[in-house]
Amino acid sequence: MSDTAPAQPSHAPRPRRQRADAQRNRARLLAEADRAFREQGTEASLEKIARGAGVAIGTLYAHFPTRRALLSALLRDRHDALFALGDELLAAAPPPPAFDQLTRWMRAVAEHGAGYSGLAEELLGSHEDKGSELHAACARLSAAGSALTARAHAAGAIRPDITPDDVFALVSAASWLRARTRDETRAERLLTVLFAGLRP
Amino acid sequence: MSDTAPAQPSHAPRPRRQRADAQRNRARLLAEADRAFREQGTEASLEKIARGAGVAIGTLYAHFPTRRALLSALLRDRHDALFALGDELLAAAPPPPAFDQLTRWMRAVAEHGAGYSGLAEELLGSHEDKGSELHAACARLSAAGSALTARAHAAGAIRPDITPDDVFALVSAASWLRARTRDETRAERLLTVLFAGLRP
DNA sequence: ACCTGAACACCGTTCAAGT
DNA sequence: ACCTGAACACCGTTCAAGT
Repeated sequence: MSDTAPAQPSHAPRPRRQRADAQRNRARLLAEADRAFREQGTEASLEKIARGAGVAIGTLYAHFPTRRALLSALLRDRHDALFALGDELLAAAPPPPAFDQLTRWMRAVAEHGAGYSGLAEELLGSHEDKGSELHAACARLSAAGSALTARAHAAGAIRPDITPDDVFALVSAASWLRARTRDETRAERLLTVLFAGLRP
Repeated sequence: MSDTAPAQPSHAPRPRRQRADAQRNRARLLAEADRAFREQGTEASLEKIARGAGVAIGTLYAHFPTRRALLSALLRDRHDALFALGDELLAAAPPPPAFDQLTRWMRAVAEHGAGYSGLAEELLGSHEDKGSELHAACARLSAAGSALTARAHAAGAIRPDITPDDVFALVSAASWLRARTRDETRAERLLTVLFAGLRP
């Protein structure tokens, strides 16, 4: 996972000043939610998260009106890192082979989507649902994927019938599978197989 | 989906005689569960299923002590059909090309696993968990897949590093994706891509 | 400006009482 | 032999009352 500084975070920036206690509560909620989501997936109990963060359930809802809003806040930095990686890949000169570029991108997004069980589902769903808090992030991930897919097509590196949405769907499936494969060697092999099928 | 008669159902047969009302309740519960699982996935509310079947919640639990037991009963016939397909493919003479045979099997299992959202997860999990009510079925599906994988290896039709567990995992991922792809043409293309990656 | 926690609706699961 | 539904524990979500 790249730790390059996000090129241009480009989200609506969050309100600048909060009371100190509010800021602390928010941070605690995020930390506890990350723990819970990693251990139990994105459907983890919100009440337990609030309890674990030492606040009342109403405080959780005050900060994050929906489960997706909480998830979205949690993913913000990681999405920024992915956007930066996308920019980097697209700007690279001389460009590496188009197939490698595309699969490097797909691999990075797949690893991201495997971070919490349930996340792959959320990303694939939010990609199609314009109303989702995660839609903007998915659209931007998808845009980078589209550009890399177009390059791969131009180089004749992938099957001509593959669409950018296919690529997004495959990455989601890869995320789902990656999240459920404990053996790292096997996970690696499975991703390779998944992506190899894109070849003409 | 093949409608060949199951070769040898081989499950422990369910108790022969039930009171007429019990038999009717069981059938109603299964029908209602199928409806609910198809519409809301395998996590659908059991209380609603009982209500929809016109029985009290205790009756549902009396017939099916766990959610998995209910799911397992629901899948029994479809699993028998798949076992029969496996036997058929393995017995075919002259055998069709090993790769086609394997992917025909994978496709059939993937379609099956896409029947309910949440089922792919259940199958992959039960494959590893010997205590699951679904383990026996998964093991038998996996055995057929193993035999077809071995044939494909013997013919040099797939990458040498692929294991039977890899095949099961890929089928699960295919199921997951298939269940979330409404466009049939696209679903077809995605399965083709997923399976094409097995080639050497 | 933010936090608390009671209140409501809903569900999973068990089990004593019925027929 | 089977069914019922109350009982308990738990969770999501809202909102009036507090500081």
